[in-house]
Amino acid sequence: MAEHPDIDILARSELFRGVPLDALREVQAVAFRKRFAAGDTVLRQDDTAAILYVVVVGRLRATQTGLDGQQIIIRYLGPGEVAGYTPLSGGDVHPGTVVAVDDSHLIGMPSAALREIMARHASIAINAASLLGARYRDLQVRLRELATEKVDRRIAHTLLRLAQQAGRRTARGIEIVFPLSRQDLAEMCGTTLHTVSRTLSGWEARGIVDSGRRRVVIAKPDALNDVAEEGQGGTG
Amino acid sequence: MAEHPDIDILARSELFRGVPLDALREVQAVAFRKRFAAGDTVLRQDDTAAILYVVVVGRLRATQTGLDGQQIIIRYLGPGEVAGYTPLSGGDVHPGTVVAVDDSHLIGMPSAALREIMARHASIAINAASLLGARYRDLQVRLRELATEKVDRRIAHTLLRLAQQAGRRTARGIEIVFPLSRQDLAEMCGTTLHTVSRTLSGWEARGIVDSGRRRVVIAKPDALNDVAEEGQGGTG
DNA sequence: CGGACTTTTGAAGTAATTCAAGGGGAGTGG
DNA sequence: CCACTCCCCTTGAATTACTTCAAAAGTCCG
Repeated sequence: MAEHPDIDILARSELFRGVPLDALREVQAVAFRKRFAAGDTVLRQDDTAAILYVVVVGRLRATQTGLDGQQIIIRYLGPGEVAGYTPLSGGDVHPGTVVAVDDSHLIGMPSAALREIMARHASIAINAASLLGARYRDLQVRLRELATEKVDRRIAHTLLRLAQQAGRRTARGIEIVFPLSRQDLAEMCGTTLHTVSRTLSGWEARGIVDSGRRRVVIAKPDALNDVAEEGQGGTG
Repeated sequence: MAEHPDIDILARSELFRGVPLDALREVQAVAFRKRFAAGDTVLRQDDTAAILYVVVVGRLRATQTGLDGQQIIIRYLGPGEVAGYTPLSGGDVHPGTVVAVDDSHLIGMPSAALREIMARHASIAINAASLLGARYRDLQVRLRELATEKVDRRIAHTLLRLAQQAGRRTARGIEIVFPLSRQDLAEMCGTTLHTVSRTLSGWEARGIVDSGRRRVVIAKPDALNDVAEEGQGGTG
């Protein structure tokens, strides 16, 4: 009589939280596990969105690339989150690419089957709307920041968001738990790795952050918050 | 036996398209009409999201303002679109402000009632996910443009999008059907009204656009497209 | 210990902002 | 109908934040 262990995991994910058990069983019946190593591509921009994934463990990066090859990072995805949301919103091709930045375990399911189940279980569709709304709101804020703030504030905001989303308290401060290069940060803030490097160097000197090769620790979150809200003022 | 006329309008809106008639009747039963004059505020950032609106006629502008008063335009809304999507995604306060830019008729409905109906009719929730997904994809593209492209290309892309969304074919070219100032365009592109003015002046000289006080006509969409895709090259 | 990748820092260049002033249109009120 | 006023738009000049170009140093992995 024991349920499939994935049922439990799905029940805690953003897409299936609060969804009735019978619906979860239907989902589980069409779902499968898949592993990706750090660096593997999970899904590719402009490909048909045939599969939707739920992250079990690991960390993924969602990017979008323009015609001339310029890239930005849309967001990072962690456990419980959806990778490849397209089928939830009736789209047919992926608007971006998703790559694993750490070894990851995902639960996959065919788009068509999911949509069919969703049509019979409003709670899944409501969760989908909820998750997409949250991402939309998030991008609204980032768009405003990008349009109106100077780089150092944008970098500060970005780090604070990452800390909230994927930060681990340590003796040295809040550590971003996945590898994050200067280039990555630049692609999240709409700047260059050079500017990010210079900015972090400045904060390093003031003891606000403590960063190394693809690692960032926020030593003084409050000071970083000051930068985010008032520009580089308030050195103290 | 004749249905309420709003049923028909709702049935053609992005949120209620394809929704069964009994669900539409439930929606109509809690809905009401409301008019706004150009300049009126429909809903305010940080207010509780008590009402969701569907646009019947007119045009609205959705903006977001930061702590230091800096503002960007998230999007314009026209007939059939949702204003105040927050209740669809389980949020409680509006992430932005919506203002009428032309005299507008809206259909309003209480958030709580809508959510209750949505929980029983998956097709509404699916439409909600679909609409939010579309907006999210749109912002992803704009974020990338803002992060990676120079101003003239961004302005070109913005005008082309507006033309597609709210353009009317005329003898002089494609006219944006609602009042749109240099400042508005600047707030959509992440630049200043000065830069927009200079850029439009340049295009005016090349016969690409024909603009005046809060009016823009795209005389040569193909030429504008060239600017959007290749920078200011390809004068011809 | 070689080699690839990441980071740092300096110097030059520039796109776009900011500062500043003036001009034009539309609507209003006398 | 004309003049006044309020917006909105334009354009020049100065400034600057950031990029681009360039080179070197550090760090991890096999």
